[in-house]
Amino acid sequence: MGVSREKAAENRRAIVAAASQLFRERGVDAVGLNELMKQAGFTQGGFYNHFESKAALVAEVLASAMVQGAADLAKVARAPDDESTTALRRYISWYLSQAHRDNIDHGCPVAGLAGDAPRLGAGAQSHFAGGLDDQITILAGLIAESGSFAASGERRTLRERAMSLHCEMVGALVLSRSVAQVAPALSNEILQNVQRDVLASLNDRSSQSPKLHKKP
Amino acid sequence: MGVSREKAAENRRAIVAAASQLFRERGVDAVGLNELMKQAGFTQGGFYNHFESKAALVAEVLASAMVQGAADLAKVARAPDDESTTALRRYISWYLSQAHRDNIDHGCPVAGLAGDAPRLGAGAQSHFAGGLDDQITILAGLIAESGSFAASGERRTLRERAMSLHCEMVGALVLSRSVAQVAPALSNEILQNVQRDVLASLNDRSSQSPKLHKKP
DNA sequence: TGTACATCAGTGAACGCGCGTTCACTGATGTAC
DNA sequence: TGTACATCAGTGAACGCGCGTTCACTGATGTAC
Repeated sequence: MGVSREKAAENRRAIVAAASQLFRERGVDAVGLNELMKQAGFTQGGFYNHFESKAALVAEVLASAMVQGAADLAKVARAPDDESTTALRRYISWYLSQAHRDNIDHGCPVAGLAGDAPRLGAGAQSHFAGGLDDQITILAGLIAESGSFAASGERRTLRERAMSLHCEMVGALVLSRSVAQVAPALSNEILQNVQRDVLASLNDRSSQSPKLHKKP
Repeated sequence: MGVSREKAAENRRAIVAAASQLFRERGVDAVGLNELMKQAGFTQGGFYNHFESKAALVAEVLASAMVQGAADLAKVARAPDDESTTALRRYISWYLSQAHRDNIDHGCPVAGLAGDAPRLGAGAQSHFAGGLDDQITILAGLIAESGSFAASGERRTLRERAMSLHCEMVGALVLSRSVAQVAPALSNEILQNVQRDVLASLNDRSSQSPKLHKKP
């Protein structure tokens, strides 16, 4: 059709964005290029003007999604703690919410793509692993800033605590999603119980203050 | 070929068993009936003598796998606690081991099929949800028997503790598997850190005894 | 600045392939007498 | 107990379909002069 280079680059980004959502919603294998290109607003033949193969797209989508996920988490970290809560608590509350569970296509890419990750190509899986490591590191930073880590009797390293916390949250979200359609009560119970349990275990400034969760 | 009814029933079980392993290894969608029947030792046409459709097989495999998973867990529970450890500790140590991570086709079906569960049909997903609930219940029993629950200051219900523990273990196993091929160090680190963290948090009889993990 | 041409993102039909499913056929099993 | 026939698990070819990928073609963009 004849399209400027700027517009072509924008179209390429649209394909990656569409794939990023569809892959999380329906699984990498289950999304065909025809459907993907239609979702992005194009016909299927144009795909190979932008990507060498579907595998190349998958690798790029994984890289893009993990960067986005880390950026979302870093944004929460940048917003400073206030009197009534901490960035860590805000992140946990969002992560283990029904809104996040039901919004998989824009949610945490680690949880949204973990099921597909073992079967991805080496390039794509490497991006996944790198993003997972980044998330753990950022989460460790949030724990440190929350004041939770200095608690007496704490023997674990920051990274060890961040890993455990991350596994518990990812597990809860994945399991909550795995039964959401046929057992919504169990799905909600998992989210709510684990959120309560995780928040109660923090032992941070908020939990030591009687003003917990109250705005002045 | 002409086959006795007994042999036919055995063959049907072989198909379910092959599917149960292949679905966990490679994902439900990625396993074709031709390959599946070949793995079970038959040609593809015979599939429809046993099952109405692939969806019907998937539902039966889910039912069978979840029953098997609950039975495996119940077997650990029946072996009585001894002086040096508890059934709960034994289960956690096995669950978060490299052997379990690398043996997905005979491992915990909740962890092995969680990634596919959101996209399964209603029948199959219902079996998954039922099995998940059963596992939580059995795990709550293990926690109760371990003596961990009576710890002072415990405010959570047994079920709430079992849910959190289950989510943390499933999350660790799923994430460990998701990076195993490209980042084995990170994969091992997740398993080992979370196992250490979970065991240390138990506060049960073993952790109160100096004889911890020593056989007489 | 204006004209001529090369570039290349986009189109839509076509390719081989493997999928889930159907079918006609085989022949030992199980039943009726 | 022996014979005749119905049953049905298994075979392997075939079906339509959607997949990833390729291709000839279009025409505005970008470049050369």
